[in-house]
Amino acid sequence: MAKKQSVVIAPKRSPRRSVLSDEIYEMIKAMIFEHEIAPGSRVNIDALAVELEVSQTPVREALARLESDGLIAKEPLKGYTATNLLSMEEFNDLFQFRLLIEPWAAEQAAKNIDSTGKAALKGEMQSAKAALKFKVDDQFQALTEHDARFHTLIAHISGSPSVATAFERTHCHLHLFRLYMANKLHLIESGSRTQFVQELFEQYYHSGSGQLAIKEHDAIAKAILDQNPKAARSAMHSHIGSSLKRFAPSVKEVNK
Amino acid sequence: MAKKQSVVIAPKRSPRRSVLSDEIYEMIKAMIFEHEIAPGSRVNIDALAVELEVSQTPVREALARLESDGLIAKEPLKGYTATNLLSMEEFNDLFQFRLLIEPWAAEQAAKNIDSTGKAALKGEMQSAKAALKFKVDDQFQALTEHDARFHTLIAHISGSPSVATAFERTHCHLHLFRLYMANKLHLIESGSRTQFVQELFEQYYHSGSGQLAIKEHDAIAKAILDQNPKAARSAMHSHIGSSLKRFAPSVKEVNK
DNA sequence: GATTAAGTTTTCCTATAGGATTTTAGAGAC
DNA sequence: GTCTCTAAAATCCTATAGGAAAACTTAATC
Repeated sequence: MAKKQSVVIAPKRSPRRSVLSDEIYEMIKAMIFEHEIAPGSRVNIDALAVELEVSQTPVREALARLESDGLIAKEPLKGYTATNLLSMEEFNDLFQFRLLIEPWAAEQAAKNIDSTGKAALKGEMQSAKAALKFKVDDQFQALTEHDARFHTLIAHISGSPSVATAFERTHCHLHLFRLYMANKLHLIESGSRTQFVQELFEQYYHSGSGQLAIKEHDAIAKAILDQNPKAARSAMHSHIGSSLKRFAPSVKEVNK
Repeated sequence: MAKKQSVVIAPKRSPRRSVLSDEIYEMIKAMIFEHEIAPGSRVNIDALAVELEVSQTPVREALARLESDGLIAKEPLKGYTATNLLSMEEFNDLFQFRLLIEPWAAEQAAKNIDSTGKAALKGEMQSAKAALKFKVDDQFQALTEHDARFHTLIAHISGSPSVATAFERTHCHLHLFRLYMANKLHLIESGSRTQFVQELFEQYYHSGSGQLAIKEHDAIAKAILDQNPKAARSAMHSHIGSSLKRFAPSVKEVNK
């Protein structure tokens, strides 16, 4: 994400140093992603600047953007705090939003897709099949990343920038992955929950939930490539529904 | 302008002092709103800091947030630029987005509204009626402000934070008002367009478009207060449709 | 033991200097 | 006259030190 203006002026001057604040933004986002910054914990600007070996200025800019992304919150004169994991209400609300946006996007994508869009969609489905070869943890991560790319791609193919950016700004895949990471960390640290979480992922892996998700993606992709709007809409709708069911146990566990 | 930390901490402690960067954020947004920062023009950090009588730090934070709001763009080593006025495509896309989001929000609002929501909605309709008493320019501004509050309110009453923030982040009323301001400035500065724009607003004023818009709002509010979801949805749908028609000439003129 | 007062820490903001990059201007070659 | 290359200016970005205000902690007094 955040492709920096591919400066094709490669020859001659290649330094093409991207702006530091953008890099810092991505770094901090990754830290939130991976629970290096734990949900709900304070984010100290000074400490962060020292850790990332930059000055405060780019850190401040990055945090300001992350705040308006809703990934961290700012309390005046107190500092920044990483947002908490999704509550059950927020989780349901997020999926309600997706049900409102994404089936429509899929429908429009089926109507408006062009040859470049088709190529991109086919390519993404290839990478999905590759992801299925991984094992448990790696598979989950690879599939989550594919999932994010897949849904974002469709939002863009829909031809509506407003809808695409509205979807991207929800950062729903980031929130979902944080839930997964929370469970994974529980698995490692807390013996008490081991059994449940172990069960959860074993179940996910062996039951072929991954394969199922890809199958659903396949159905969506096929409908879009066939330029069948109605089929695309309903395929997306049911996919989001089953995605909700797949994640709901994690949310329930985390919010216990 | 440039209120220095208002030391007016009159009663004991009113710790509700907001952070300077927040104030600057609002100030810059207002400057964009009112074309004090013209669409497409460069935004110089130094100059802005001097003008607002603060250092660069809060200006940078504000600009970072405004960028992620999509109100200004940042080119890596070139600086910030105020976004252009809506093109015809962007305008249509924005209204397509609204048609996707808002009728749903109105429907949900009718289902979920509670007593505080009802009070707020009634209050907003009161202020709308007051706005109708103003003349031409003032009326337009007052109505635009009411319009923004009205639609945002319904998005919140819908009970879906995701949808509400997604709607707010489009800043659609800000974009629409910028179009209006562009026309107004043309009216003042450029004799060539005077006739058209004069015509446009006279027509708006005398044709009672304002009254019509309020009438539509009234229908929406009534349906929501009656807790009639279907009626609320369709009232909102047709309101957005006619709103599009009201604004389309301005967009066409500006993009000439 | 509760309340007030002082000190400490944290956070936010300012100021300024200097490095990096783009843009603009100008001189020279064809 | 047009083009290319170099030099200077403007602009943006980063770094660092330090000060002001608020929040938090601790201590002293009643």
